[in-house]
Amino acid sequence: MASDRDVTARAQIRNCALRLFGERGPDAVTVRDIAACANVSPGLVLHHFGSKQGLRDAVDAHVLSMFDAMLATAIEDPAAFAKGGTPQISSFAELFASAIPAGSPIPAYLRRLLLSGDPMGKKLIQQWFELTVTTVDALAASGNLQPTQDRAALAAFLLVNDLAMIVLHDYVADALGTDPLSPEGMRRWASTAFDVYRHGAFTKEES
Amino acid sequence: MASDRDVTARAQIRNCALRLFGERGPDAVTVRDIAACANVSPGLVLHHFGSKQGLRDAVDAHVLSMFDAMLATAIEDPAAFAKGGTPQISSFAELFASAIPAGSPIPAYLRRLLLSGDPMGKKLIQQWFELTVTTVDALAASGNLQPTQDRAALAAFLLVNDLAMIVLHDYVADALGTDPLSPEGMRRWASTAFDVYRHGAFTKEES
DNA sequence: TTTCCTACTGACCACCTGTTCAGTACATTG
DNA sequence: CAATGTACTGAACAGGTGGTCAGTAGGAAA
Repeated sequence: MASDRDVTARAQIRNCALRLFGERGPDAVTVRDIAACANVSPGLVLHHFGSKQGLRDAVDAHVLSMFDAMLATAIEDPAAFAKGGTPQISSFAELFASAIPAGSPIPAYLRRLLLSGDPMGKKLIQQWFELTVTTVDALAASGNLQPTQDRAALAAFLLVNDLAMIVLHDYVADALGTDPLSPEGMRRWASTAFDVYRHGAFTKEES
Repeated sequence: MASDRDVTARAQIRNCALRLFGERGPDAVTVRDIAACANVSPGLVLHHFGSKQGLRDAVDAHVLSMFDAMLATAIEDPAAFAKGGTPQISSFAELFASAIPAGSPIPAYLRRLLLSGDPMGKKLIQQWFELTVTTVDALAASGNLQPTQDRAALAAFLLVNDLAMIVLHDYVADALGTDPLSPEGMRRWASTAFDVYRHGAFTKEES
């Protein structure tokens, strides 16, 4: 209904809003900014979306549907998700990186969404958390998990670590000199993470 | 010069601004909001800080000095930082939790700072990253580190994981039902993290 | 053609914003 | 005492904001 190839003015307004909201935050973007970006009059923005809030809601819904589509792949085959060996997708971050094309405004928008404390962000994370718990339980059932008393905390730990890489993406890129969402950067990051998740990072020391 | 016990109108304005900026973001807070919170007239805010931007700068400087003081403890004894055994401080997050009192506006402010892409946040993270690299190197020198080719990536991974808990604090609290910055919550979180960092999370599976 | 509907424009309005400024209260200094 | 300076107020102002609205253009239906 509203694909990326949608070139109607309405879709262009929504895409511009998505990008600008992600870059500067919704409060710092005016209706006139969005209209200028989409080469339409400010009035048309309100005509199509009723209000600025209506536009925000529409952008939210659009992003949400993208994430739903992204997760649908993982959910339909939960066993392959986060499994060992040489998996295509071994973490949430990798799933994210594989689903979002380079230069996409989605990561920046997600960053703002989580920052703003928007209820939609809460729902999103809750959904992802449940998926992670399911995955951890599956790993435990197949004997591929280290003995752990607190699976919920482990799931939260794993999920939050992946989300952090996305949310703090720019800082990671600065520190490492590699974009961790690019194929090479993701290989480096996933390799490090997987090393830690399999063997740990520290050795035992005499107590 | 500007301690927490400072009850001058100037300090109250700064403290109110710190809290409100952290809660809603600087753009969503008006000078009148801050003045009302501090029980002063809007004019006084500008009288003391010149402009809203001047107030933002003052708040930034105040927060920065707090972090400097926090890190001074860790830097003066880097060996104790992130060391094994039964340490008081075994992670950046724990250092953070121990230095920031409950109900402090600092975590929320840090969250905004990091996610807003402010240059000050970049400088802060760079500083913390260097400290983490130093710590990782120290661990490697003392033989307490698993063999790793990519120490920079490991340092970034560890730092980002700790920051994630702070930045995504509210979501973690929701998922776990425990505030991960409270003493009990931190114990739970640190226990999970330390388990993973010592033994890993997943077991090897046949290739 | 006439009618209608939808996309679209641009001028306009009420409101809120950061900021200015003349003026007050009051303690300190000469 | 007068004078000086500082903390402080509240009314005002200019600019920008989201939102409204009368009106235009143009295609489809009658």
